[in-house]
Amino acid sequence: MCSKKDDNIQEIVKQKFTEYLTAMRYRKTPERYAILNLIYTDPRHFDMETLYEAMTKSNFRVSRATLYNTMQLLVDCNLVIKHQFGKNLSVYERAYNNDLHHHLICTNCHKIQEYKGYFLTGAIQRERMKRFKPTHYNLYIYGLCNICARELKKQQNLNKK
Amino acid sequence: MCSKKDDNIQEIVKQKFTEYLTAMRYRKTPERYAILNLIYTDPRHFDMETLYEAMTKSNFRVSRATLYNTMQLLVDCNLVIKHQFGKNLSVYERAYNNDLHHHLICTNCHKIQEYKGYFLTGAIQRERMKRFKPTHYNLYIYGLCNICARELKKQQNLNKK
DNA sequence: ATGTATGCAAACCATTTGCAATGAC
DNA sequence: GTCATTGCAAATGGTTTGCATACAT
Repeated sequence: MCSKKDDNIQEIVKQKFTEYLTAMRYRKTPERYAILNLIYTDPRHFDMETLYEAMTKSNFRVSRATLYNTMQLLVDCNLVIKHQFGKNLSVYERAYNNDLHHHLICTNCHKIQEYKGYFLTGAIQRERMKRFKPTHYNLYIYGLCNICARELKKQQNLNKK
Repeated sequence: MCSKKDDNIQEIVKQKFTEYLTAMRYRKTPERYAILNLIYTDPRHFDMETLYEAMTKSNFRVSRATLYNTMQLLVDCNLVIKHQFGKNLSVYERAYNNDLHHHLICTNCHKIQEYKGYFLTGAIQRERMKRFKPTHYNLYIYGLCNICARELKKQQNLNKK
């Protein structure tokens, strides 16, 4: 499942993490690298529970406390993006070498789709802000997915009768 | 503090809320209108605790359960936007007639600034998605505010020595 | 050796839920 | 009168914290 290119990414992010830990004088523990490694093996969005179970199944079990601690570090050094799409549940995804995409969130069924709008991406990246050094951004577009839009239209028609 | 224009907005959102409640066959309780009214009196971002205290101080005390219930309705009918900037605390703001703005979030001190990028706003609104009917969107730009950027640069220079 | 990081379990706290009482329809 | 909505208090559940132990430096 891991191509040569993916292996390279594993190495690159490991190195970036090392640089960060060194710069901040944090310790380079095997737990931290094991977590980073697992995250960059699976490309999907994930939440804490999923990650915790995946770590447990792998040969490297870590406590929830360590997971939260490490995720904070990874977010701080821009290797992981943390989303909160409502529901008080954090959803994470890789930040490095992740194809740029936005998120379409259905306000009715709460399903999340990824959306690649290259024109939009360019526009955002070209934007220059005073007094702020942007590193990354999240664009959440709320609305109705085609299924819910159809469903609600049907309902409204019934109400009119 | 409320200009004539603001009074108009109060009326308009009240009417929009009424339409929604009617369409959904929900009841038009005084609690719900009192909450909407307070939200459209104060233009700032706010969280539940702030709103709860503000309601308590006003002549209309409501329970937390009712607040949460009503906020959900207001979000559903696009009169209120719910943000989650991390920290497991929802932050709300008016949606109707609110000047379009994005949010700059400092990943170091977590301070939030508003940012108006008209070019960007236009680009997002012109975007057309297949199989999705967008109603509104949030653009969160993460990075370093000028204060933190300076601070961290100073720190890095010290580490190099 | 020193003190940071881990694991565990308890604490925290925003939000949700269950249920009796209220009041919109 | 009926049943959705409210208020209250207890429950929920993701996240954080305190502390003893382990281990990176």
